[in-house]
Amino acid sequence: MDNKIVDVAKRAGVSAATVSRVLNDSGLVSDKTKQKVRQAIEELDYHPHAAAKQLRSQRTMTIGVIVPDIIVSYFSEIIKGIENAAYARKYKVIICDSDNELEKEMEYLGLLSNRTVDGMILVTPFVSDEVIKDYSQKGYVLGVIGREIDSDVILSCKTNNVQFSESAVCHLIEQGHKQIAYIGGFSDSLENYERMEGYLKALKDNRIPFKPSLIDSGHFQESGGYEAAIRLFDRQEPFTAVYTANDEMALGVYRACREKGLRIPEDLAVVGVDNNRITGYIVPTLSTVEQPKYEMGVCLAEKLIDQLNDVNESGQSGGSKRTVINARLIIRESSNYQRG
Amino acid sequence: MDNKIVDVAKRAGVSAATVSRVLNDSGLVSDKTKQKVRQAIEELDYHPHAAAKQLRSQRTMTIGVIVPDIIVSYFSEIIKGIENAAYARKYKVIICDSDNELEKEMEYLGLLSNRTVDGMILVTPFVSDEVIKDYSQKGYVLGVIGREIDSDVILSCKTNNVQFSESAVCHLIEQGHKQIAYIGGFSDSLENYERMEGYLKALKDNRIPFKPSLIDSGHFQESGGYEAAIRLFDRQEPFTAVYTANDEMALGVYRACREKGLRIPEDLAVVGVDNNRITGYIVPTLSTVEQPKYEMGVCLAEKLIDQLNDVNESGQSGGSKRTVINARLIIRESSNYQRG
DNA sequence: CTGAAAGCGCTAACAA
DNA sequence: TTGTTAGCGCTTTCAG
Repeated sequence: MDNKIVDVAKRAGVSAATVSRVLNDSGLVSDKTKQKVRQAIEELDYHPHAAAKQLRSQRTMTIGVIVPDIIVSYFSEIIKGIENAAYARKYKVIICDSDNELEKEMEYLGLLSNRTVDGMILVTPFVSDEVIKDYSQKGYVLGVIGREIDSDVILSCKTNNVQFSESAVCHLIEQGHKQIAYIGGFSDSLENYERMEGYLKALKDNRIPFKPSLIDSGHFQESGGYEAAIRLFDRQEPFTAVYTANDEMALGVYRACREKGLRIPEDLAVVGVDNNRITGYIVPTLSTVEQPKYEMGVCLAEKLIDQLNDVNESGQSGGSKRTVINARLIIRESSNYQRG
Repeated sequence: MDNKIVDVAKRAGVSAATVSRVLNDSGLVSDKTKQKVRQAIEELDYHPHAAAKQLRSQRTMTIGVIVPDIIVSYFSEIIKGIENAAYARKYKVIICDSDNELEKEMEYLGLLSNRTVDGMILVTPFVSDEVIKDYSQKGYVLGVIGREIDSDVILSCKTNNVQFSESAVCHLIEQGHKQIAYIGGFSDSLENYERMEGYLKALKDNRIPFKPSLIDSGHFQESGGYEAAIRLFDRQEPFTAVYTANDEMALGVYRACREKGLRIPEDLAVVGVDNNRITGYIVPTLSTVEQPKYEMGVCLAEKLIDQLNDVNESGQSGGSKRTVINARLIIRESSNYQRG
């Protein structure tokens, strides 16, 4: 198993260069020698040494993906999309679970600097836009999912947060709700910002006064959603519905309701975002916004790999850098209760 | 950013070898030169080229993990454990989602042959014991989770399937059930075999006759569990409880019950295995067996990396190759209904 | 169509 | 304590 290319060459009675040509389908090789080489490879059970190839060719055929928590299905579905798209193009994927820590994200970004990966996909991490732009300016190929960077080279894929949030909240209003709370994620994230904007728009369109005391945030996590709900309950301001910026936080709201003895949707209607796998199984099923997670992963991985290849060939890559996909509202039991 | 070790060497006024020594804390270097070198590295923003290092040292500091489907939380939690343990030891993890296809698993195994990874962890894949043993005999370092291989070098980590299955079924019997169905996974998998063994033991202990028509299988997937449940319902043999070899299939049973208008647990009690995240959220909450998924991932990753290092040093590695962790039954609503 | 030779960037003997 | 030298295994000009 420890054969090198020269061993194959000897056995086939050719030079290493020729074996390499056969291996990579590069250059002209006669069918006859091709045959001989292939047979030798077979007989010796030869496998090209990845590191040597990488060192010589200066590419690793590997991309990295940084996510805050691989267990959350929003992220694992994105990863699956990336992985499948990469596999189809012979690329490997290194997963980087940052455990919601900025420090780990920064460290994983280092995989670009030491050329462990050819490119990196960031999924809503803590790393700032500036850091991402810095890496991009150093020549590294980057893509982000769920955010957008002010740059001509950084790839991005996101959904129409403002619009779907507006329609989610409008849906609640149509159900008769007038006091609607909003539980957001990280206050400086684009997703949070845009989802809140949609929430505000819906209120405005329907001439419903905005009440700051109905706004809270829960850093996109279950526990955060739970805590935010408890805080909201403790305030004087009554509300009959809540729009949470993702499903994880909605799960936290469910837990808070269970504790407080509130029924969903009779006492409180809930709408989340992501259509995480759990939301179709819980009772009541959660109204949510279907984010095409798998597709976003595929989309960005394909663009990233295209860019990796374009850069090596023509120096310019075609296709738009930014993709916005439309997400659609899924109405389920948690918000389906007409009130007077 | 494209500095090499010699650039650092020049700037620091030393040789490349010295820089290498500083970088790897190997060999003796005076504090003074260390300082100079560190400064030069800093100033040049130098990062060692991973591929060159790998080629020279013949190790990649990377391990691979093959799973059938990263979206299923059983697997993503294992991966998280692996990833965290690897991160702590400066190892990277390449994820290999086989999409439940043997062919993909085989292809991913090739990452060992071409030295893309130093070792590989297989989580209940389709690859046969023989193939795994073959790779092991070629000198590759391997570990498996959820199965056990007849080998002195292959690492493994699993839970006490027979015992916990026995207690799960005994629990159902204590609840008054006498006709208990079993929905297994792949019939040739160790997990399936042992869980069925536990099921049989529980029946035997309680002098409950075994009925083959109450046995079915659903390849560990939701859809399979659903189909198995439908087949069981269609048979003449009545049953009031079902033990499914994992939670995914239990979810399928839930779906089948919903369709058939059967109530859980009143009409049918259900117990699953894995304690997947969903099981605590669905209604009724699912009784299941807590598998220490994260811990299994950590355990195997640590042993694998230890072995990787031992092999390079002493040629022999300590510690036992096989780990069996005790899993415990979690009784929830789906089986909590005393019958007369 | 094929071979020889150079070198990707690093580390590890061996000298000094 | 430090430098010199020789590769790790592959690809890719450049000749032939």
